[in-house]
Amino acid sequence: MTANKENLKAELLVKGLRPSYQRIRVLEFMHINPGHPTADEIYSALLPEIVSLSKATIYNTLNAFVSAGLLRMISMDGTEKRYDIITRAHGHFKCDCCGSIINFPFDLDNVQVKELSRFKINEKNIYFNGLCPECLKKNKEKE
Amino acid sequence: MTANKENLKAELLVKGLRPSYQRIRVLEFMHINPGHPTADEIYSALLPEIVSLSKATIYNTLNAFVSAGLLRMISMDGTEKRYDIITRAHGHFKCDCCGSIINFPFDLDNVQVKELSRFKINEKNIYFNGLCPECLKKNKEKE
DNA sequence: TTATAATCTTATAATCATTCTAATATAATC
DNA sequence: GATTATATTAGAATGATTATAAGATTATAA
Repeated sequence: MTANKENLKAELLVKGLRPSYQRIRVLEFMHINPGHPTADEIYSALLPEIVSLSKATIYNTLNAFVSAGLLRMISMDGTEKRYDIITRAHGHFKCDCCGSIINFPFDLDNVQVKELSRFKINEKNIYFNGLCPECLKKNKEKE
Repeated sequence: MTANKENLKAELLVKGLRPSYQRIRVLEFMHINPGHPTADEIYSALLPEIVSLSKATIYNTLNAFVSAGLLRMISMDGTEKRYDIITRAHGHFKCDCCGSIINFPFDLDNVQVKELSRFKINEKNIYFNGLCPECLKKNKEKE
């Protein structure tokens, strides 16, 4: 476990971020948690263990992590920001019914758009939405 | 012009929307305006000509249009919703510097993801961000 | 038409995610 | 260890969007 904390600390230092306890715990949470949590969800999950935790810290931390390239912010429906550890290339699917967000493999790195040749592309996102298999099934059962 | 208004009216009726004066004007604005306006920008543009206009009407109208499939909502940075007339397949690029949103041709209709074969896909979006040629130029001049 | 029901618009209040502010605490540097 | 820079915290402020309820408009049908 100590080794893991040391890895997290190193991960922060490499990006020029001070390895505060709060930042280490947020980064750890993002590594462990497979979902795409909101700031509030991260706050609620960590508050029982870090009683002094402030929501402003979560927002500050997430913004710092996105700027540093540790996380990606995704905003699919415009009502809330969600965060995602940057790993291998993937897109995001959001179910219109249950709201769950699911990764799918998609290699945007090799997507080139000739009309944007004079642009500097920093990030690429691909978002789908519709109905997940579970909700599709439920809807059919109702009919 | 009358013919155009009739077309707009027909466009609404086809989608099962009552062709109120406000809705016709919003739809007209979206057809004429090549950008990706926010609700507030549409409101400000129409207010001088429709003095009784309420911002709630703009929100109601935009939500109704999105539900009906007349518009697409795009949310790239999670701070605001922007709207786009649904036409031919294209992606969106947002400049991190000046904030402008630019369409680029990209045919998502033919993109199939085998991992999502059991999902029902309603909509597909592709978002890039980075620096547009103008901002790239300005940044280089500063150095 | 005219009555009736359904829907839309409007103004205002309410909500909720996020950011700002200023004081305090922690970490890095000398 | 003292100093400086940066983080955390609590609470207030912001700002986009939604909810509410009353009044206006549109559709339906006698």
